[in-house]
Amino acid sequence: MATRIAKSRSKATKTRPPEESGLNRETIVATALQLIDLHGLETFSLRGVAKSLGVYPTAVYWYVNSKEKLLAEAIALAFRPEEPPNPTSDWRADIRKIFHRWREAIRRHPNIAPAVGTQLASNTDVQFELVERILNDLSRAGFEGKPLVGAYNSVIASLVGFVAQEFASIPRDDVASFQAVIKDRLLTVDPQVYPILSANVPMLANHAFILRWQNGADAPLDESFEFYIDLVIGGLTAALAKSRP
Amino acid sequence: MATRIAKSRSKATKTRPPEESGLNRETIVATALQLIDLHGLETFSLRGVAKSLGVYPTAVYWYVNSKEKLLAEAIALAFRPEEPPNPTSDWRADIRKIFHRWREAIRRHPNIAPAVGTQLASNTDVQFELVERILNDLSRAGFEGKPLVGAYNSVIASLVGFVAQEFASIPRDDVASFQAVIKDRLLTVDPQVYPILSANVPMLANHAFILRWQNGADAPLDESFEFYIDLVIGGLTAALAKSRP
DNA sequence: ACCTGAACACCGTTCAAGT
DNA sequence: ACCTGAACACCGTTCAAGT
Repeated sequence: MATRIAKSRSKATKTRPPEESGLNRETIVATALQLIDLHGLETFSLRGVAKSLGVYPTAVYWYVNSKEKLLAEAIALAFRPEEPPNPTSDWRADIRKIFHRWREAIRRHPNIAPAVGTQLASNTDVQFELVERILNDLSRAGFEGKPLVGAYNSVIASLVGFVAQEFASIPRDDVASFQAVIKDRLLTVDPQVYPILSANVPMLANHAFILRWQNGADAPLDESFEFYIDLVIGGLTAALAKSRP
Repeated sequence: MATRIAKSRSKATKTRPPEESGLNRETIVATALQLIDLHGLETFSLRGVAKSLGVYPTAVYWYVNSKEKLLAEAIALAFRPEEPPNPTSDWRADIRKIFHRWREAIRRHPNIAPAVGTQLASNTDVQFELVERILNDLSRAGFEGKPLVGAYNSVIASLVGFVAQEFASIPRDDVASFQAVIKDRLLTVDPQVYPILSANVPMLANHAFILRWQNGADAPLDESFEFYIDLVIGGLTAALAKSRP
C-alpha cells in the first residue's frame, strides 16, 4: 500500500518536458520530408526515416499510424509556410497570387508533386485557410450557388494540375535512354501524319507536356504557366458574364 | 565444322509461331491493367502479375524492363481504345469531345488516375495522335507561335488535372475513420473564421475537392466538370481575343 | 529464346517484451 | 509512455542454370 504512493508521479510527469529521447511527431514528419526532398518518393520508406533518426522502425509507429499518413503529413508540412495572401480589392490579382505561391511551395519540394492532389488522405491535413480564400475571391468576383461550386472545383483542379505535371517524376535509372527515346521520336515525326506537331517541334521540344525529357526542376515552364493563369482567370470572367448577363 | 551447319535454324524459327507458352508482352500488360483495376495501384506488384499468370516473377523480366515500365504500358493500354475524334468545323466542340473521352477512359480504369500525368515514363508510350489533334484544334482556333505552346500546355494540364484529382485514391484501410474526420471537420467549421465556407457547406460537402470523402468512382463531379470545360474553352477564347485584337 | 530457381537487399506492419 | 526486438508476409531485381 505504501509503495503505491511512491508509484504515483502526477506532478512530476506533468511538468517534465516530454522531449527526453528527442523523438517526436514533428521531427519524424520533418525527417520524412527531408528524405523525400533528397531521394524522391519512390525510395521513401518508413524504415528509412527510422534509420535516419537512429531508431527502430517500430518506434515510428508510436507517433504515426502508417506510411500513408506520414506521407500526407509531410505534404501538409511542405505547404505550411505558404500562408494564403490576404484578400485585396482585386480578386483576379488574389487568384493569381495563390497560383504563384502554390507553385513556389512545390518548387521547394518538387519530389512531392506526384502525390499532391492524387492522395485524398492528404486532404485531412489541408488547412481550410486556402479553401476559404478561394471561396472568398470567387464570391467577391460574383459567383454564388452552383456556379460557385463549379468555379471552386475548377480553380483547385487548375491549381494542382499544371504544377503536378510540370514536376512529374522522371525515370530514375535509365535517364539517358529515356531522353534518347523522346528526342528520337520528336526528330523522326512524320510531317505527313503529324503536320502541325512536326512544324512546331523546335518550339515545343522540352517545353511542352508529353514532348519533353526534363521536368520542371530542370526545365521550368514559366511562360506557359503565366499563359495558364491568364486562361483560368479569363475563363472565370467569361463564366461570370454568362451567369449574369 | 560440320556441326555448325546443323546448328543453323534459319527458316524453321522464322515460320514457327512464338505463342507456344502463351506468355507474351501483351498478356502481361493486359494482366497488369486488370490487377490494377481490381485491387488498385498500391498493391500492384510485378510478382502479383507473375503469380496471376502462373509463372515465375523473373519470367516477366524477359518481356518488360521494370515495374515502372510495365505500369507505363498498362496506362497506355487504358487509353488505347480512346481514339481522338476527327476534327470537325468547330474547334470548341472538338476540344470538348477530347475532354469527355479522356474522362471516360479514366472512368473505365479509375485506379490508374494517380499515376496518369505524374509519371513522365508513361510519356514514352503516348501516341502522338492526341498531341496532333489538340495542336490542330488550337491552330484552327487561331493560335500560333508561342501562344500555341501556352495553349497546348494549358489544355494538357487541364485535361489531366481535374480527372486525376476526381479519381484520386481513397485511403484503403480506414475508410470509415477517414470519412468521419472529413465530415466532422465540415460540421464544426467556425463561421467566424471561415464564413463563406461555412455558409456553403451543404452545397460543397462531398461535391468539392478537399471537402469530400468519396472519389469520382462513387461521387462523380459531373456538373463541375462541365463548368470546367466551359472555363477552359472560355479562357482560350479570351486569350485569342487578346493576341489578335 | 524463354523460363526456372535461388538469392539479395529490401519493404510495411503486428505483436510481445522491456523500462 | 515510449522504445527495443523478433517475426511475418511480402517486395523489385540480378544472376546462374536449365531446355
